[in-house]
Amino acid sequence: MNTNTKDLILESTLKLVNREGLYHLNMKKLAKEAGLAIGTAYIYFDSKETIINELYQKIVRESEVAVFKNFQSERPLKETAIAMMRNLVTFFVSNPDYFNFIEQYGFSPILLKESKEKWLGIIDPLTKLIEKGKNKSLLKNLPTVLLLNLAHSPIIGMLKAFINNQVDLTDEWLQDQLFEACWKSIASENIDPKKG
Amino acid sequence: MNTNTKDLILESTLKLVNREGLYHLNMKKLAKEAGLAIGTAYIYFDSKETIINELYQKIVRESEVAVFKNFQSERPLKETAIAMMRNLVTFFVSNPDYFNFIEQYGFSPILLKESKEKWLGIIDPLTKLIEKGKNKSLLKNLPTVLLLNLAHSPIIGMLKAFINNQVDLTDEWLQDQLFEACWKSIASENIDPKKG
Amino acid sequence: MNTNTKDLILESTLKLVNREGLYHLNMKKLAKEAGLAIGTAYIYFDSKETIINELYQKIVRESEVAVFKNFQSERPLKETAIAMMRNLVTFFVSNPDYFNFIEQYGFSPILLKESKEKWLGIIDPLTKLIEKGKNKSLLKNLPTVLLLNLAHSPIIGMLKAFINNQVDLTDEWLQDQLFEACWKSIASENIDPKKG
Amino acid sequence: MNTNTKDLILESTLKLVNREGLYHLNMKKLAKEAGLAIGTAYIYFDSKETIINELYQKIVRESEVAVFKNFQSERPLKETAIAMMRNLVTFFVSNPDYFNFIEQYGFSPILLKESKEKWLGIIDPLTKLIEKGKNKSLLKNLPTVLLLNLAHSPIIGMLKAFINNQVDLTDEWLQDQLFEACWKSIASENIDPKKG
DNA sequence: TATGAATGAGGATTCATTCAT
DNA sequence: CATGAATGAATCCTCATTCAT
Repeated sequence: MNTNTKDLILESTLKLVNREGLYHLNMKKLAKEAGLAIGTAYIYFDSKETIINELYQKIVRESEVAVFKNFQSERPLKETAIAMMRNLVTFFVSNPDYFNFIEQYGFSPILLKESKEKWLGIIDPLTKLIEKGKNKSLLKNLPTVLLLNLAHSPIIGMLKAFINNQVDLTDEWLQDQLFEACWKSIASENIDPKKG
Repeated sequence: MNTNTKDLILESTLKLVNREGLYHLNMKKLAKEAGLAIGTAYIYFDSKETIINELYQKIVRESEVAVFKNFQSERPLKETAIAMMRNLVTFFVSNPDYFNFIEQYGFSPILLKESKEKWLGIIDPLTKLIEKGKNKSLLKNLPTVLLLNLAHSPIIGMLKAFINNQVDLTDEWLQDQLFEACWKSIASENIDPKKG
Repeated sequence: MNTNTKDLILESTLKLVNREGLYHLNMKKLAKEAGLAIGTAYIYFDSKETIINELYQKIVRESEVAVFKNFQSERPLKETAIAMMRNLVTFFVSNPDYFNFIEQYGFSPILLKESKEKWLGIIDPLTKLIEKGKNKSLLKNLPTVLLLNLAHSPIIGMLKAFINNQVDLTDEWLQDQLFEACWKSIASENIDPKKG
Repeated sequence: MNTNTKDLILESTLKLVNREGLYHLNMKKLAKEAGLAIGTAYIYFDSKETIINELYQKIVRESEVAVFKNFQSERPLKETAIAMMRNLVTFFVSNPDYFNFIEQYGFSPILLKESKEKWLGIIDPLTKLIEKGKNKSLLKNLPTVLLLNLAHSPIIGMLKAFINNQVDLTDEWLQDQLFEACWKSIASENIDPKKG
């Protein structure tokens, strides 16, 4: 399955972080999980920190690709927004360990100052989309941070509930309700509901 | 300020976790911050873990008291809900270190299995409130988890943005917009907007 | 004998370096030699390197004091020079482990760039003394480095032979011959031999 | 330049030890410097230690050849002695990396007990020469070790100063002064200075 | 109660050496 | 012969906890 040792190490890290938590990750466990000697990890990575950071970057990269899949800016804003939401949920529902890792990484001691805000690569284009929507009066005239949170936080909250086995987010009807609710909470109210 | 040593230790813990992060908390720093010897902490607490857990419980207790302050179940649901939201925001905007601590605690190695979900004491009554509202058709007929997240997650998201200095959540107008939006996203649509 | 743990650690380091060599010094051995736990050394020193450096500085400080004991610049140069030589030899013959440590330290990886030349604190005033002697034509008109080496290197060489048990440098007659020879090799030849 | 891999490895070792120090020599660096794989070194040598020891022996062998070049025991002692000194200096001034290696080797963890005294191959014949000179009253009636050091140590000291860029020992006048001084410090004083 | 020196298990990292290709 | 990925013992250092004073 693994084409090379470097990927094997990253995959073992992901498994271990999901099973025992980032805090409990240590090189001995990692080596055992990967079926390697401790020293082997240091052939491919400079340090434990590097492993975690590379894994994070890999996950963020893949997440971004997934979220912006089939992105077409000329489509109606609602369609675009909901497509992105769906992409996000679909991706993390299929890869719950990615979601969990990102969450844990956000509170790991590695960052602290650099990227206090996770999801950066996703949040940034979203912010631009929202500002464009506000200019066209398609969205409520509220501060961008607020709109961003109204559209985004419930989805993150539902994903957390999903990885904690509190809800079945594979349910497409539930997803649709979620997306629709998120969209409605940011969409301008005088828009013709028939057109959306 | 402190009448007893136990509180002094808990307060010093809170300060340090906010300044340097839960990960970097150690007993030497804690003793120094409190102006005590390391051994003294062990007179009042069994372990470092106990300190953190007791602090967490203290914070949750205070948060709950604050959120349910002036709680009157006989008032209209919207009033009650928004009052709780306001209480929550007011409390954590005044005590950002409490919010930050709870966030960090959620990913600390202490839990992992026990209390995966933070905010427990607050979430539980909220869930009951929501279910009551659904029964009375005051709220949308959606799964409770979804309603909970729609009402709750944007507020948490905004509080995170606040402690990261990305938004001024002391602004009352902004708070009102936030609460109104959260309420609207869960409120039944056929309710007379004049009555709320 | 040891008034405090810090000195105990430094003394144990010295013993171990002399017995097994600086290269083979490790924290486990050091702790065992001192009768302490490994962690204890880190209460008093930041790192293994710090221990070695502090010991070096302590030794150099003591050596300098010993070499310049009873130093009186108004005495004839020969007397001064030979007194210093005697102080040096007396000190290191009584403290052969100090000599050995300094020798090893000079090739340890800790330096490399900083103080390639050991004995700095001793060499510097010596250089000045030599230059003064040259100005007064008491010494041969040769480059200072050469005079320095002629006066100094045989003594170092004899000390090395002594710590390798190749010669008994406690023998005062031998010391006198050494000092006289070193002095003669740098002293101006037209000086009245009766006056020295 | 290299006809065989074994020499290539020894030469690369020498370069690295001079550039970074014996302490920092490791097989990975050595392989890279030689343009070989790590494993290749183990085809030609049993261990890292073997490489260092073989290099040392090679250097000592070459040094001896150089020092005893044109050695003719029937010539006057002074001529012989100064010729050897000159050979020594000429050789190490042309091959400062050899000198540096020998110095570092003397404090490496490889020896410790075996060959505490470096320069063995050179020192031994020198000792015999000195004893012969003493018997013929050409040299001072002093212990051999002392004579050896008087004649030898300043030269070593000057070579050290040379590799530390503190003196230009390629200067032939300086060399002559050095040799003359070393000779004078061991030569019997009643020898007719005109004959040497 | 209060102290803080001492403990030592545990964790990250290095590197000489091996061996399958 | 040549390769270089893999190994794992050895090393430095940290830190929660204890205990004699």
